[in-house]
This record gives sequence, structure tokens and C-alpha cells, in this order.
Amino acid sequence: MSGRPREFKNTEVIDAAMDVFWKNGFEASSAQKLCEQTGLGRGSLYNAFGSKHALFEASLKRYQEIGIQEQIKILEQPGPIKGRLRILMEWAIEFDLKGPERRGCFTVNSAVELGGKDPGVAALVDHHIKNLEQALCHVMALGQRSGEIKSKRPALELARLFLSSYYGLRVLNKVVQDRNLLLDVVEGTLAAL
Amino acid sequence: MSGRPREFKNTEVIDAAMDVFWKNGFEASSAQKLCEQTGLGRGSLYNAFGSKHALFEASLKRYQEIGIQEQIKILEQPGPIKGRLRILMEWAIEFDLKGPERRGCFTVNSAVELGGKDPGVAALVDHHIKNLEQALCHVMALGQRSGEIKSKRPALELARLFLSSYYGLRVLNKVVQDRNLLLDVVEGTLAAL
DNA sequence: TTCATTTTGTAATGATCATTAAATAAAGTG
DNA sequence: CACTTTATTTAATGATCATTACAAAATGAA
Repeated sequence: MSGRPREFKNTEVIDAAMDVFWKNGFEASSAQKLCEQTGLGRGSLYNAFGSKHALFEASLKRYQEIGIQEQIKILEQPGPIKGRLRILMEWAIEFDLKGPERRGCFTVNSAVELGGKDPGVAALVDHHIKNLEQALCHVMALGQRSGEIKSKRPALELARLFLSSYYGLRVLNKVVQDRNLLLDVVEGTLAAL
Repeated sequence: MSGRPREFKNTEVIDAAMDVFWKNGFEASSAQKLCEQTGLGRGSLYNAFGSKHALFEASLKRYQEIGIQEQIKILEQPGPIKGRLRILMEWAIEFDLKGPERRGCFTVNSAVELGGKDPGVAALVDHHIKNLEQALCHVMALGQRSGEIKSKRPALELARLFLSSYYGLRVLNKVVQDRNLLLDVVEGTLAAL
């Protein structure tokens, strides 16, 4: 039944692979680098995951699971609604600018690199976006009821405005030198709600 | 003095190369593909441009030159300010979704793929963003003076809000199936101004 | 025509690419 | 113990990578 036991935990390998894909993107991540970072030999890696692409999808999935948890935690913490949304955007700025190379958001990176030609990745990102949209829509509705958020526009539209501005911010984080630009995006977005 | 004459026009080669980089990204664009699409042999390509990276930067530069022209033309055409901003966003949606694979915006693609690790590309994108920001700020100020745009917030902040939402839209264009989401981004952004 | 100069086409460079094959090792089961 | 099963290690696969070397070709100048 059960032959030689695995010498690694699946999640740990995926975490290490995630780091590689996140930093380099899919194309620029070689099997070599993946093996080095995960500590597995080629054989083990391919035996466990099948292909570079499958490992990439597993990595992206895991990143999104962790990410949506963090984001929802921020969105549902106590305190003023706009304060939560501000924390979310400021957290994204710190997160994306952390480290010498700006890795940005792995979801955005994947959407832009592969979303246009890889249906599997596109579906993964689309699904994740829907989750975030839903969480945002929920807090927008909450804010509208309490009067913290303008009620002139539907909550869903406000959620989608925030969503696009939020992802745009994460693109800007990759290249913009002027931090005031990023902070103005935060101020402008919150003032619009 | 002047040896054998070149058999191609620089700009035509760059246009062809731009198509390859745009569709595939930097890493996934091979010298092979570049030669096929430009019609040049390897020798000629490298003699003329030096490296794949240099050709990439030339392509991105050219894309941005064309792009900023189109964008400014839209922003400075006659008619209501918000109408122009709407046209800009709707044009981006059509532009990015055109064709079977969604190539998106070459500037965004480059920012996300290379912006975090390639200072040359990051500077190119940063500069282009500043140009667009300036053009946006100009029309925002115009709209504020005419009463078409709210004056509660500084024009620069509104420009930056639009900028981030605009780039976010171009990320979403890559993966989102639900066109209503994209249209809500347009409505929401315009309503915020 | 001869020379210097530049471009072009082709072939080759060595490196690296993702993936697989085969031998070895470690476990449970009988 | 022998046997099946699964994992690991290592070496090898053929393809493709960006780049260069070099000889042939095309120009203007002398």
C-alpha cells in the first residue's frame, strides 16, 4: 500500500515555490531555482506536482487563500469603515514596497503575466477577485447604513471602484518613486466613498 | 564612410518587436520570434539594437509615445470633461479586450513584469505615468473651474485617483469575465469626480 | 578598381530550459 | 524474509535560450 514516506510537507514546498514565482514570475522561474528553494530534487518535485505549471497554480491558490484571509480580517475588524479601508490600502503599500525588489502582489503579477492567455490562471484570479469584491461590497453596505459611506451610489459599484483603485495602486507600487502619489491615491479613493 | 545600407526602417522593426513583447512579455519573447516577426536575421537585429533588452526598451518607449498621444487627444477633445474621461476608460476596455488573447496595456504589462527589478523599465514607466498624471490633472482643473468636477478635493488628487482606477481597470480587463464589473468601474470612477 | 565600412545571412557558441528514465532507498504487508 | 509501492537521487533527454563569429555582399570614397 504505502511505500517510502515523503520527506517534506506539501504546504512548505508550496510556500517556497510561491516565493520563487512571486519574485520572478512564471516564465523566469526555472525548475532549477524551484528545486533549490524548495530543497527537493527534480524527481521529487515532478513526482509530487506533475509540472511547473501545476506547481504555479498551487502556489497562486495558496497565496490567494492567505491573502483573502488577511484582507477580510482587516475589513471586518472593529472601528470606522473608512479607517479599515485605509488600513487595507496602506497595508498594500507597505507590503508591496517591502524588500529591495518590489515584488508587488502575486495575484496582480499573475493576472498580468498569464491572465490573457492562460484560462486556468485567469479563472483563479477571477474567482479571487469575486471574493474580494463580495467582502468589499459587504462593508460598503454596512457603511452606507451607518452613514459613514455615501448612499448616492449602490454598494456594489462603490466596491468595484475601490477594487479597481486598489489594484491600480498595486501596479503603481511597482514603479512609482513619489510616495505622495501613492498616498494621494489612498486619500482620493477614501474621499470618493 | 557609409557601408552597406540598411534594408529596413528602424520604426517598422520596433513596431513589429513591440507586438511580440506586448503579446508575450519580455521573458517569453525569444530572439527567434523577434526575428520572424521583424523579418530580420539575428545578425541584423543584434547589429542594429545590441540586445533583446535594448530592443524591449525601444519598443516600450515607442508604445508610450503613441499611447500618450492617443490619450491626450481623447482628453483634450471638445465636449464635457466627464464625457472625455468616460471615453478614455471605455476605449481602454475595448482596446484591452480586442483579439482572442487579452494583451492588455503594454505599459502595465511591463511595469508588473519588470518594474520591480529593472530600474530602466521602472524609470520609463514612471515617466510615462507622470505624463498621464499631468494631462489628467489639467483636465480635472478645467472641470473644476467649469463646475463639471467637484472642487472639494485638489485636482492633483482627483487625477491620481483616476489614474489608479484606470490602471486597475486595465488589470481587471485581463481576467474578468463579467463585463458589468468593468462598466461599474467606469461609472463609479466618474461619479467620484 | 581597390579600399574601408557597414549590413546581412548563416552557423556555431555554451548555457539553460522543462521534463523524463532508471537505479536506489525506504517504508508497509505477507 | 520477500514483495509491492512510493519517494529520492542522479544522469540524461532534446529543445530552446541569448548572443557572437565570420564570411559574403553592398555601398561610397579614393
